Amino acid sequence: MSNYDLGQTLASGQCFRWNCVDGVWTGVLGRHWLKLEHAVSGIIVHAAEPVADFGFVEDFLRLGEDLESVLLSFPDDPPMRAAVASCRGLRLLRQEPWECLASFILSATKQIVQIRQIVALLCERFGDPVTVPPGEPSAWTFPSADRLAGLAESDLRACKMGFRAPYLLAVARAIATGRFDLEAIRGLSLAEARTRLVTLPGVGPKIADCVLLFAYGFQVAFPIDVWIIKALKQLYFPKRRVSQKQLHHFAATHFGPHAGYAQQYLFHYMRTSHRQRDTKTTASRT
DNA sequence: CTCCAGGCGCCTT
DNA sequence: AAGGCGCATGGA
Repeated sequence: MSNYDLGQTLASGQCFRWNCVDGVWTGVLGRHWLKLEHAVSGIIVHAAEPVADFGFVEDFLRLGEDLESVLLSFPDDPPMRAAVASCRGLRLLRQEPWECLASFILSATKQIVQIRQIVALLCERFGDPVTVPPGEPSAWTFPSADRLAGLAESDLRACKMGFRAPYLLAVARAIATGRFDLEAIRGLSLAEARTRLVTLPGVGPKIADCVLLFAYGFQVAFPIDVWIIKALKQLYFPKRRVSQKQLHHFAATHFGPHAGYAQQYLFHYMRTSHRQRDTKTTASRT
Protein backbone atom coordinates (compact mmCIF):
# COMPACT_ATOMS: atom_id res chain seq x y z
CA MET A 1 0.00 0.00 0.00
CA SER A 2 2.14 2.84 -1.31
CA ASN A 3 -0.16 5.66 -0.20
CA TYR A 4 -0.10 4.72 3.49
CA ASP A 5 2.89 5.88 5.51
CA LEU A 6 2.95 4.54 9.07
CA GLY A 7 5.72 6.91 10.10
CA GLN A 8 4.01 10.06 8.83
CA THR A 9 0.79 8.89 10.44
CA LEU A 10 1.90 7.63 13.85
CA ALA A 11 4.38 10.48 14.38
CA SER A 12 2.13 13.34 13.26
CA GLY A 13 0.97 14.34 16.73
CA GLN A 14 -2.50 12.79 16.61
CA CYS A 15 -1.52 9.93 18.95
CA PHE A 16 1.14 9.66 21.62
CA ARG A 17 1.77 6.02 22.40
CA TRP A 18 3.47 4.49 19.34
CA ASN A 19 7.21 3.94 19.15
CA CYS A 20 9.48 3.30 16.20
CA VAL A 21 12.68 1.28 16.09
CA ASP A 22 14.28 0.72 12.69
CA GLY A 23 11.05 1.36 10.82
CA VAL A 24 9.04 -1.02 12.98
CA TRP A 25 6.23 0.51 15.04
CA THR A 26 5.05 -0.94 18.34
CA GLY A 27 2.15 0.10 20.52
CA VAL A 28 -0.91 -1.00 22.43
CA LEU A 29 -4.43 -1.01 21.04
CA GLY A 30 -7.07 -1.93 23.59
CA ARG A 31 -5.47 -4.81 25.46
CA HIS A 32 -3.27 -5.90 22.55
CA TRP A 33 0.41 -5.24 22.08
CA LEU A 34 0.99 -4.81 18.35
CA LYS A 35 3.84 -4.47 15.91
CA LEU A 36 3.27 -2.71 12.58
CA GLU A 37 5.61 -2.59 9.61
CA HIS A 38 5.53 -1.94 5.91
CA ALA A 39 6.11 -4.75 3.44
CA VAL A 40 5.85 -4.85 -0.35
CA SER A 41 2.42 -6.42 -0.06
CA GLY A 42 1.10 -3.90 2.44
CA ILE A 43 1.19 -3.39 6.18
CA ILE A 44 2.08 -6.38 8.33
CA VAL A 45 0.51 -6.65 11.79
CA HIS A 46 1.95 -8.85 14.51
CA ALA A 47 0.28 -9.31 17.87
CA ALA A 48 1.83 -10.58 21.08
CA GLU A 49 -1.10 -12.89 21.66
CA PRO A 50 -3.41 -14.71 19.24
CA VAL A 51 -6.02 -12.43 17.70
CA ALA A 52 -9.19 -13.86 16.17
CA ASP A 53 -10.14 -10.75 14.23
CA PHE A 54 -7.83 -7.92 13.24
CA GLY A 55 -10.75 -5.67 12.39
CA PHE A 56 -9.94 -3.36 15.28
CA VAL A 57 -6.54 -2.66 13.73
CA GLU A 58 -8.11 -1.90 10.34
CA ASP A 59 -10.51 0.48 12.09
CA PHE A 60 -7.70 2.22 13.98
CA LEU A 61 -5.59 2.69 10.86
CA ARG A 62 -8.65 3.43 8.70
CA LEU A 63 -7.31 1.06 6.08
CA GLY A 64 -10.56 1.21 4.14
CA GLU A 65 -10.40 4.95 3.57
CA ASP A 66 -9.79 6.14 0.02
CA LEU A 67 -6.97 8.62 0.50
CA GLU A 68 -6.90 9.78 -3.12
CA SER A 69 -10.46 11.05 -3.00
CA VAL A 70 -9.67 12.86 0.25
CA LEU A 71 -6.64 14.54 -1.33
CA LEU A 72 -8.70 15.47 -4.38
CA SER A 73 -11.18 17.28 -2.13
CA PHE A 74 -8.49 19.67 -0.86
CA PRO A 75 -8.40 23.18 -2.28
CA ASP A 76 -6.00 23.29 -5.21
CA ASP A 77 -3.64 25.98 -3.99
CA PRO A 78 0.15 26.16 -3.50
CA PRO A 79 0.17 25.63 0.29
CA MET A 80 -1.98 22.49 0.11
CA ARG A 81 0.00 21.14 -2.85
CA ALA A 82 3.22 21.63 -0.88
CA ALA A 83 1.77 20.01 2.23
CA VAL A 84 0.47 17.01 0.28
CA ALA A 85 3.80 16.63 -1.50
CA SER A 86 5.77 16.66 1.74
CA CYS A 87 3.43 14.38 3.74
CA ARG A 88 2.84 11.53 1.29
CA GLY A 89 0.88 8.75 2.92
CA LEU A 90 -0.17 10.71 6.00
CA ARG A 91 -3.48 9.37 7.31
CA LEU A 92 -5.95 10.18 10.01
CA LEU A 93 -6.45 7.45 12.60
CA ARG A 94 -9.65 6.45 14.35
CA GLN A 95 -8.80 6.39 18.03
CA GLU A 96 -10.67 5.27 21.12
CA PRO A 97 -12.49 8.39 22.44
CA TRP A 98 -11.49 8.17 26.09
CA GLU A 99 -7.78 7.75 25.43
CA CYS A 100 -7.90 10.51 22.83
CA LEU A 101 -9.79 12.90 25.11
CA ALA A 102 -7.57 12.24 28.11
CA SER A 103 -4.40 12.58 26.04
CA PHE A 104 -5.41 15.91 24.58
CA ILE A 105 -6.46 17.27 27.98
CA LEU A 106 -2.84 16.57 28.89
CA SER A 107 -1.57 18.27 25.74
CA ALA A 108 -2.33 21.86 26.75
CA THR A 109 0.83 24.00 26.58
CA LYS A 110 3.07 20.98 26.23
CA GLN A 111 5.37 19.86 23.47
CA ILE A 112 4.58 16.54 21.84
CA VAL A 113 7.65 14.87 23.38
CA GLN A 114 6.43 15.90 26.82
CA ILE A 115 2.87 14.77 26.18
CA ARG A 116 4.26 11.37 25.24
CA GLN A 117 6.23 11.22 28.51
CA ILE A 118 3.21 12.16 30.64
CA VAL A 119 0.95 9.64 28.89
CA ALA A 120 3.62 6.93 29.22
CA LEU A 121 3.90 7.60 32.97
CA LEU A 122 0.13 7.52 33.37
CA CYS A 123 -0.12 4.16 31.59
CA GLU A 124 2.82 2.61 33.43
CA ARG A 125 1.41 3.57 36.82
CA PHE A 126 -2.29 3.04 36.35
CA GLY A 127 -2.77 0.93 33.22
CA ASP A 128 -2.88 -2.87 33.20
CA PRO A 129 0.20 -4.71 31.98
CA VAL A 130 -0.26 -6.41 28.63
CA THR A 131 1.58 -9.41 27.25
CA VAL A 132 4.59 -8.49 25.14
CA PRO A 133 6.88 -10.78 23.13
CA PRO A 134 10.14 -11.89 24.79
CA GLY A 135 12.77 -9.17 24.70
CA GLU A 136 10.31 -6.32 24.18
CA PRO A 137 9.92 -3.49 26.71
CA SER A 138 6.93 -3.74 29.07
CA ALA A 139 3.68 -2.20 27.91
CA TRP A 140 0.39 -1.21 29.48
CA THR A 141 -3.18 -0.45 28.55
CA PHE A 142 -4.40 3.12 28.73
CA PRO A 143 -6.00 3.41 32.20
CA SER A 144 -9.79 3.50 32.11
CA ALA A 145 -11.85 6.46 33.28
CA ASP A 146 -13.05 4.25 36.15
CA ARG A 147 -9.49 3.63 37.23
CA LEU A 148 -8.49 7.29 37.18
CA ALA A 149 -11.73 8.34 38.85
CA GLY A 150 -10.69 6.44 41.96
CA LEU A 151 -7.35 8.21 42.28
CA ALA A 152 -6.37 11.33 44.19
CA GLU A 153 -5.27 14.46 42.38
CA SER A 154 -1.78 13.98 43.83
CA ASP A 155 -1.55 10.57 42.11
CA LEU A 156 -2.05 12.29 38.78
CA ARG A 157 0.27 15.18 39.58
CA ALA A 158 2.94 12.56 40.24
CA CYS A 159 2.76 11.83 36.51
CA LYS A 160 4.13 15.34 35.84
CA MET A 161 0.91 16.70 34.40
CA GLY A 162 0.85 19.76 36.65
CA PHE A 163 -2.24 21.97 36.49
CA ARG A 164 -3.90 19.55 34.07
CA ALA A 165 -4.38 16.98 36.87
CA PRO A 166 -7.64 18.38 38.29
CA TYR A 167 -9.10 18.60 34.77
CA LEU A 168 -8.29 14.99 33.92
CA LEU A 169 -9.58 13.81 37.29
CA ALA A 170 -12.86 15.72 36.98
CA VAL A 171 -13.41 14.41 33.43
CA ALA A 172 -12.60 10.83 34.47
CA ARG A 173 -15.14 11.11 37.28
CA ALA A 174 -17.80 12.64 35.04
CA ILE A 175 -17.42 9.67 32.70
CA ALA A 176 -17.10 7.03 35.42
CA THR A 177 -20.29 8.16 37.11
CA GLY A 178 -22.18 8.24 33.83
CA ARG A 179 -22.73 11.97 34.14
CA PHE A 180 -21.05 12.33 30.75
CA ASP A 181 -21.57 9.74 28.01
CA LEU A 182 -18.79 9.52 25.44
CA GLU A 183 -20.78 7.11 23.29
CA ALA A 184 -23.67 9.56 23.01
CA ILE A 185 -21.38 11.96 21.15
CA ARG A 186 -21.46 9.69 18.10
CA GLY A 187 -25.02 10.43 17.14
CA LEU A 188 -24.76 14.20 17.38
CA SER A 189 -24.12 16.85 14.76
CA LEU A 190 -20.68 18.43 14.81
CA ALA A 191 -21.95 21.60 16.47
CA GLU A 192 -23.91 19.68 19.12
CA ALA A 193 -21.00 17.35 19.80
CA ARG A 194 -18.60 20.27 20.21
CA THR A 195 -21.01 22.11 22.52
CA ARG A 196 -21.31 18.98 24.61
CA LEU A 197 -17.55 18.32 24.85
CA VAL A 198 -16.60 21.84 25.88
CA THR A 199 -18.78 21.51 28.97
CA LEU A 200 -16.03 19.28 30.35
CA PRO A 201 -13.45 21.06 32.50
CA GLY A 202 -10.14 21.52 30.71
CA VAL A 203 -11.77 20.97 27.33
CA GLY A 204 -12.02 24.01 25.07
CA PRO A 205 -12.63 24.33 21.32
CA LYS A 206 -9.20 23.10 20.30
CA ILE A 207 -9.17 19.93 22.37
CA ALA A 208 -12.81 19.24 21.51
CA ASP A 209 -12.01 19.44 17.79
CA CYS A 210 -9.03 17.12 18.21
CA VAL A 211 -11.25 14.48 19.79
CA LEU A 212 -14.02 15.01 17.24
CA LEU A 213 -11.53 14.58 14.39
CA PHE A 214 -9.15 11.92 15.72
CA ALA A 215 -11.63 9.73 17.61
CA TYR A 216 -15.14 10.31 16.30
CA GLY A 217 -14.26 10.87 12.68
CA PHE A 218 -15.94 14.24 12.14
CA GLN A 219 -14.21 15.09 8.87
CA VAL A 220 -14.73 18.84 9.01
CA ALA A 221 -13.58 19.33 12.61
CA PHE A 222 -10.58 21.65 12.34
CA PRO A 223 -8.46 21.99 15.50
CA ILE A 224 -6.88 25.45 15.61
CA ASP A 225 -3.68 25.63 17.60
CA VAL A 226 -0.54 27.74 17.54
CA TRP A 227 0.96 25.70 14.69
CA ILE A 228 -2.09 26.02 12.47
CA ILE A 229 -2.33 29.74 13.21
CA LYS A 230 1.30 30.03 12.17
CA ALA A 231 0.73 27.91 9.06
CA LEU A 232 -2.35 29.82 7.91
CA LYS A 233 -0.72 33.20 8.44
CA GLN A 234 2.54 32.25 6.78
CA LEU A 235 1.11 30.24 3.89
CA TYR A 236 -2.13 32.07 3.09
CA PHE A 237 -1.68 35.61 4.47
CA PRO A 238 2.04 36.39 4.22
CA LYS A 239 2.98 39.84 5.48
CA ARG A 240 -0.65 40.74 6.10
CA ARG A 241 -2.42 41.58 9.30
CA VAL A 242 -5.19 39.06 9.97
CA SER A 243 -7.49 38.97 12.94
CA GLN A 244 -8.22 35.76 14.82
CA LYS A 245 -11.80 36.03 13.62
CA GLN A 246 -10.72 36.17 9.97
CA LEU A 247 -8.45 33.16 10.46
CA HIS A 248 -11.24 31.15 12.06
CA HIS A 249 -13.60 32.06 9.25
CA PHE A 250 -11.00 31.10 6.66
CA ALA A 251 -10.35 27.79 8.40
CA ALA A 252 -14.06 27.02 8.53
CA THR A 253 -14.75 27.78 4.88
CA HIS A 254 -11.65 27.18 2.76
CA PHE A 255 -10.75 23.52 3.17
CA GLY A 256 -13.78 21.58 2.02
CA PRO A 257 -15.51 18.39 3.19
CA HIS A 258 -12.31 16.87 4.63
CA ALA A 259 -11.05 20.04 6.32
CA GLY A 260 -9.76 18.09 9.29
CA TYR A 261 -7.58 16.01 7.00
CA ALA A 262 -6.26 19.18 5.38
CA GLN A 263 -5.51 20.54 8.84
CA GLN A 264 -3.44 17.46 9.66
CA TYR A 265 -1.44 17.88 6.46
CA LEU A 266 -0.78 21.56 7.19
CA PHE A 267 0.09 20.81 10.81
CA HIS A 268 2.55 18.06 9.96
CA TYR A 269 3.99 19.99 7.02
CA MET A 270 4.56 23.02 9.23
CA ARG A 271 6.19 21.01 11.98
CA THR A 272 8.46 18.94 9.78
CA SER A 273 9.59 21.76 7.49
CA HIS A 274 10.17 23.96 10.54
CA ARG A 275 12.39 21.28 12.08
CA GLN A 276 14.36 20.87 8.86
CA ARG A 277 14.97 24.62 8.78
CA ASP A 278 16.18 24.53 12.39
CA THR A 279 18.50 21.62 11.72
CA LYS A 280 19.97 23.41 8.73
CA THR A 281 20.61 26.67 10.54
CA THR A 282 22.07 24.81 13.50
CA ALA A 283 24.29 22.79 11.20
CA SER A 284 25.48 25.86 9.30
CA ARG A 285 26.37 27.64 12.52
CA THR A 286 28.56 24.86 13.84
C1' DC B 1 19.08 32.84 33.52
C1' DT B 2 14.70 33.56 30.58
C1' DC B 3 11.47 31.93 27.41
C1' DC B 4 7.96 29.02 25.82
C1' DA B 5 5.44 24.76 24.75
C1' DG B 6 -0.84 21.12 19.89
C1' DG B 7 -4.93 25.76 25.89
C1' DC B 8 -8.11 26.71 29.18
C1' DG B 9 -10.53 29.17 32.91
C1' DC B 10 -11.22 33.22 35.14
C1' DC B 11 -10.95 37.96 35.79
C1' DT B 12 -10.82 42.36 33.76
C1' DT B 13 -12.56 46.09 30.44
C1' DA C 1 -17.88 40.10 23.74
C1' DA C 2 -13.05 40.42 23.72
C1' DG C 3 -8.43 40.58 25.74
C1' DG C 4 -4.87 39.57 29.43
C1' DC C 5 -2.89 36.49 32.76
C1' DG C 6 -1.75 32.52 35.67
C1' DC C 7 -1.22 27.81 35.69
C1' DA C 8 3.12 23.11 36.43
C1' DT C 9 6.87 21.27 34.33
C1' DG C 10 10.95 20.71 31.63
C1' DG C 11 13.84 21.57 27.58
C1' DA C 12 16.27 24.93 24.67
